[in-house]
Amino acid sequence: MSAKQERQQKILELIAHQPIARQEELSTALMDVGISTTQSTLSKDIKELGVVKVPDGEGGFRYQVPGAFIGTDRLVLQGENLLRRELQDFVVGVDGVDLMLVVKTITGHAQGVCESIDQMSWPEVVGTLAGENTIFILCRSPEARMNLERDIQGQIGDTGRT
Amino acid sequence: MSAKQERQQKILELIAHQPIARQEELSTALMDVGISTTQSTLSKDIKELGVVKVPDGEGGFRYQVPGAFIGTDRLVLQGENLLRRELQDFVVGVDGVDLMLVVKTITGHAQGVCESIDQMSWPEVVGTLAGENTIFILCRSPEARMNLERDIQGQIGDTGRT
DNA sequence: CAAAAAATTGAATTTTTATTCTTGACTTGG
DNA sequence: CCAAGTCAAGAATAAAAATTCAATTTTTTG
Repeated sequence: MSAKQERQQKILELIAHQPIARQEELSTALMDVGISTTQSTLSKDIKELGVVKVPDGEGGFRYQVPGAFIGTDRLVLQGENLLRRELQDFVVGVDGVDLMLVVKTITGHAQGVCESIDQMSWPEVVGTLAGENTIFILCRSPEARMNLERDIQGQIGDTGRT
Repeated sequence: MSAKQERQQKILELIAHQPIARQEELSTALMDVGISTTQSTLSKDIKELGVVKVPDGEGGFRYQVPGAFIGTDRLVLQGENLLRRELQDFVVGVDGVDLMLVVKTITGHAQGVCESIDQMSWPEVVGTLAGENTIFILCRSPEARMNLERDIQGQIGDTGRT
């Protein structure tokens, strides 16, 4: 993995887990992880990744993970990007035991999110079933379930303790 | 409607229908519609509206209609903002005759979008029914249907001719 | 009504972000 | 192995956006 890729990967992780308002802040945060770079490089990364700066609840701003590709003349989400957006916007929580992963969404969206999960054809997944606001995912193994759970948890933002 | 509200309303319309990359451009576009204002005011409006500047397909940027409110520590969409996002992201087309409005979504999302439409409790709407990718909306009158159709059309971006 | 409080606005300014331009590293094909 | 080409990166700079502050308008309330 190239230095650039690693850095961009880390950028996505960082902004997903903590509010970062300026590129300089991001630079500092990266420094803490042992990645040293400049604002100009970050500006390019941010553009490339599609990361956006959104107005934050009180007063400030924060960078947010991307969610969209621009098509010909209107925004169309698909594949991973669609799923990421759905996870971010509609998923309320994840939990699971043994082979079963349970994803809770806001009402009416379980079907939609589930559809996207199906589309991904993840090897860990044996099958899925969605109601109105709950998705059951049967995984291939407890380990698979844990991995998936962790991944999804990461996408939907911090729920519990740091 | 206050001057501010009118202006902000127009801002949303403008950025929904044409690519606008800078606040100055927006200022110019507003001028064409008879609204005169400054960059500093636009900066405030943009922040207030939650409008974001996203990397555009080739090279540039463009402002995009908002979609989110920031809750305590994670993004939660609700009400109008949720619906707007859904219309933008999931709705593929709108059509209708007489009292019936038909909204097509990407697969699996009709239920979700429909739910949000119901939540709005629009006076024009008598009732709704959603399948996997289609929503039927029974309107109170042909005029009501046309209004609704136009509004939704506006939200999902240009489909046909200019 | 009038006075006080709150909100809105623009000019000027500061802060932040994007871009340009250059350098060096790495690839590739001859 | 060398030249030509591509890519990544930073320094400096240009451009854009956010904020501060003072002035004005609007709203509230006594």
